[in-house]
Amino acid sequence: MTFTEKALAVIQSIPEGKVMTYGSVAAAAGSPRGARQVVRVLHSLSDKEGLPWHRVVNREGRISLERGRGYELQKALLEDEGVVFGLTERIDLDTYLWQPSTSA
DNA sequence: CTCGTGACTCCCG
DNA sequence: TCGGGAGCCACGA
Repeated sequence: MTFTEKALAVIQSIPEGKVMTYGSVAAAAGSPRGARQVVRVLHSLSDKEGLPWHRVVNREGRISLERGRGYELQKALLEDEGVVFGLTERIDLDTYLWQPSTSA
C-alpha cells in the first residue's frame, strides 16, 4: 500500500458537503509532511479515479487555485454540495473539515 | 539511478 | 502583521 493509494482512499472517503486540507489527507495517508504528494495524487488520479478533488483545500480552508484556473469551478462544486464560503472566500473548517478517524 | 516538480506548510526576517 | 525562503515526500522522465 503506497502513500498514493492511501491518499486516494482518504480523498474518496470525503463525503459531500465536507472538505479536507492537503495536510490532513497527507497525515491520514501516513505522511504529515506529504501535503505536496496529495497535490500530485490529485493531479494524477483526479481524472482517472474521478476523485472529489474539489473537496481538498489548503490549510486556511481556502481554494489554492487562482481565479480562472479552476477556483470558480471548485467553489461552485463545493457550494453545490452545501459547503458555504465565508465573506473572505473561506470555508469554515470547524464546520466542514472532514476527519476520517473521528467519524468512524 | 539522479534530477525536477508541485492545487502545501511552517519558520524566520 | 506581512512577505519571502526552505523543507518536504513521492512520482515521472
